[in-house]
Amino acid sequence: MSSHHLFPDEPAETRIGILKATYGALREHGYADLTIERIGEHFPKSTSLIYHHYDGKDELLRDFLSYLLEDAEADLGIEGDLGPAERLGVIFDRVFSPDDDPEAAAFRQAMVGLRAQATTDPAYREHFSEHDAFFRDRLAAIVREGVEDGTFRDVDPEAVATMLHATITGVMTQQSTADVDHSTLRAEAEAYVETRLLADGR
Amino acid sequence: MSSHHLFPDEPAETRIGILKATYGALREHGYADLTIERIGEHFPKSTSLIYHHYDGKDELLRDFLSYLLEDAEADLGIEGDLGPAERLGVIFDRVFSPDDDPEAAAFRQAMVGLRAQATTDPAYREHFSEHDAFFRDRLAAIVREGVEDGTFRDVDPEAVATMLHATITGVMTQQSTADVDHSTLRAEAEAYVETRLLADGR
DNA sequence: CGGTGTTGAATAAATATTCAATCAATCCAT
DNA sequence: ATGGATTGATTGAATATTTATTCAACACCG
Repeated sequence: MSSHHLFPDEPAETRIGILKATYGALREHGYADLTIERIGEHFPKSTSLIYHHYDGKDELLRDFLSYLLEDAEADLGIEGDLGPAERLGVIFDRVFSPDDDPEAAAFRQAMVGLRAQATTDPAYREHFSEHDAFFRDRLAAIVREGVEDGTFRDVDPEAVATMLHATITGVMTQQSTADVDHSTLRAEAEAYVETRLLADGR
Repeated sequence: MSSHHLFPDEPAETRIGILKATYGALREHGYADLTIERIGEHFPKSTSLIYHHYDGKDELLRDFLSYLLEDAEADLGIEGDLGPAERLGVIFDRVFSPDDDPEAAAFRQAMVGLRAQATTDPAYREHFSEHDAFFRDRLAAIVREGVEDGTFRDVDPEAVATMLHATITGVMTQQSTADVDHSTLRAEAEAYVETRLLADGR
């Protein structure tokens, strides 16, 4: 029976609210100190309401991970119609964005915290393996395009993409866990592309 | 019970035992699910004994972090008297070591788990900032040597070292949190050194 | 009414920490 | 040397605290 939606407060709306609260609590306390109560503190309604929308903490966290990864993936592949090198540049700009962008900092922190879980939780590892493959494929497609149109050297797109992604992961990790000069990083990433990929540099 | 006339049972010995147990529990459960009881399960003596040697969980974990980072740093800078490129190769070999080396896997996992804490805990961030600086300086020294003796191009050693370190961090992270082909990574790291650093290509 | 969203208080379970008691080795006074 | 006091290590059980989860009751809207 199609029971119809009321407007009191869109059920989906509330679920999103809980996810946002999870994001906020994660940002403030980190994954290891993430508790339902702390999530509740970032949630305008009652803490116990969470259990009306989720079976428990585990399910909520699993949903949050999907939500975050989907969001991250949605932001990919919208670099416009630039050349391969420029498209990599756009991705770098987004990933190596300044520390003072709180949005980006929160995102990085969430990714780092959740990813660490993947060391012991097979479900998390599965999620991140998929996400990494997705990201890597995007990068590989760009590199392949560059190789095909002659902008790039004749490298193995998969290998370069794997490396690029590892580096991106490392930069994000460093940015959210240590004090590092990211402007240096951005410039070096550019230099990597120039020397390793661009054919005209030689 | 071969009780020689040693002191009760080497206090330092016991402390090391607790740290090793922490290592084991961390490997099995990850940082977020690390509890004193689980550490106790990896410790031959009573769980409550931990409180005789440490003020509490926090102090133990802080000590563990120092212990791990010191250990990591001790392993650095022993590449023998090779050329700069080869010394980087040795470091890569150690860092990108195969998944089937359980020692290395455990170490990476501990690092990833503890590092994630640095997103919210200032003391952890401080530790990792120091550690990263240490590692980066080693790398920079190698690169500088290469630049000075003409093996490498005239790059900025600090910038390259920062980038290298970010990449190393990323590779370690990926290896312990997702399924990735590490032989590809190792080869690409070598290619990076060749194209970005080695001068002989010109 | 009947169902869904919402709440605060209650309960259950996990976790950290303390403690009194025991043991074994060392020290010290005879 | 010998034995009793002293000290630190060790234990299991008890307690305190935190955290997850449940539940009965209420509000609202169809």
